Amino acid sequence: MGPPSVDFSMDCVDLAKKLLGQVVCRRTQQGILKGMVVETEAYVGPHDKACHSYGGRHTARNEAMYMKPGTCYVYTIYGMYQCFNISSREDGAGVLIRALEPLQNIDLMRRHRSGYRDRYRRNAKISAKAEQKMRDTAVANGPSKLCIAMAITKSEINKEDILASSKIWLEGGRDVGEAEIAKSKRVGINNAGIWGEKLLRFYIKSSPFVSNARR
DNA sequence: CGTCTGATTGTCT
DNA sequence: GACAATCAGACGG
Repeated sequence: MGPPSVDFSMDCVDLAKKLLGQVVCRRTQQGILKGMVVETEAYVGPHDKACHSYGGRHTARNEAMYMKPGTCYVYTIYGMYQCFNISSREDGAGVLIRALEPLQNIDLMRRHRSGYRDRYRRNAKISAKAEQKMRDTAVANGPSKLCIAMAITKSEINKEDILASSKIWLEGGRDVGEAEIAKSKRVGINNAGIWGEKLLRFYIKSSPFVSNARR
């Protein structure tokens, strides 16, 4: 695909914006999955109350955010979901990938999603509306949905170097100009005071593949 | 559209 | 023991 990759020497906020338009690639036994980043959030470091490194905490969970820029940080949330981040230059900082536009092996992504549903939501009735969305924009339009779709798990991907891994890497997509980028508050941040108000969520305005965050 | 709720478990804010 | 960077369905307007 396009030019090599993102420059990981830039700071967290710039990285969050620069990752928009880049293509995340994931090699699995069944094939290579690809999706373009359309939504990110910056977690800028230990001074950021919403960040898992807040207060300088350096625990087993968030270790990846203290590793080399470009290290994958995957953590479990709400018991049943995972989220995927890439560490940035600053100690304890990273960019949460919140949504992808599926590009390659989309059917395999859908199979991952429905397999997960079978396991964790066996009793749920699946509406026709949801089925239809799974066919188009709702395959990877959320931080945990994209992990399921792309087979990004803590056990396989946490602490992988995205600049050197054969399991996960970035390819150049298209250049997203500042004018195309919308900003908002980060999603799901409740007890972080002023840090919950900052506009550290970035997404491609025109993309139908961004998450359904209401805000 | 909105607000609410159940599902599920690793982590320690 | 309480909470959490989520998700999808249910229900009310």
